[in-house]
Amino acid sequence: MAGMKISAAESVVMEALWRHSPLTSEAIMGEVCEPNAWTEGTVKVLISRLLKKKAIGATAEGRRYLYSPLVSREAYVGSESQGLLDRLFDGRLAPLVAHFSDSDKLSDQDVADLKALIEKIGK
Amino acid sequence: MAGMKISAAESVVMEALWRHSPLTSEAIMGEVCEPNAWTEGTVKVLISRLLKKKAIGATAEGRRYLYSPLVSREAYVGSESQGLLDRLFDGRLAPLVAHFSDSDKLSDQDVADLKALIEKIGK
DNA sequence: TCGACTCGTTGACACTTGTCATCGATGAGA
DNA sequence: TCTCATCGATGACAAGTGTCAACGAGTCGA
Repeated sequence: MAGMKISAAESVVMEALWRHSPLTSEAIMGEVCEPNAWTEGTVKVLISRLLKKKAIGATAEGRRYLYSPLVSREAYVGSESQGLLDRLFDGRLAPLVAHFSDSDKLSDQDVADLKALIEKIGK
Repeated sequence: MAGMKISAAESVVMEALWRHSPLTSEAIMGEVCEPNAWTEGTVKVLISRLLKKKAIGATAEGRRYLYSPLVSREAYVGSESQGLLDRLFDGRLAPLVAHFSDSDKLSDQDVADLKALIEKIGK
């Protein structure tokens, strides 16, 4: 039960709730329908699937519900990132960074950010 | 058609071919069956789905086939990594590294590797 | 009170994925 | 040549996903 996976479409709803919560379903739809060309029906199903997965919770407010994340973005981002690292880079971070540098995907800003970050970590 | 996705199970077969190719289906099975508790039938289907997706190619060798990757590991790793970065870190690398450092997932070795790497990039 | 609207629940459907067994052709040994 | 083993192709099935419409219960204005 620990491995309840949040799918791609579901994660769009999660992002809306991580940005701001709690939200009504109406508010969620306001944030995700247009950008994704989804109808209300689609979002309703995503919400109920997330409820079933215990990724979000609901509290009654009048005759509707207010939804909030039960899974933190930190936890989600952490497991996704760790998963990628484990699958593709032997669990280590440096090879991932090397990959981006090798393929010229790093802007000067990125390099500066990384440099500052490493300095801070190395302390 | 450019977005033909390689699934998790399929990527296990790809990894075998990236390690060494070309390989017969027998050799592929030798590499992936036991570690994943897969039967031959499972691997056969993974191979034919990868063929249909044009992720691998086959050349006849006698009455069997020799399979080779048509998609490079570099390209695969690149799109997977970029996808994660875009979805979760606004496309930037530093926040990802910061995430790992914030959650104490970096070993001394990792930090040293990163330091050396950044130094080299910064030139 | 009655009808209209709203919101969540359900059913539905096509497609992908993971998993495995069976079929049919073909080549090799007896 | 006849039979058997082998290999790839195909069929199958449950679960998950993306997508949407229809239903049913409750509520609010008239």
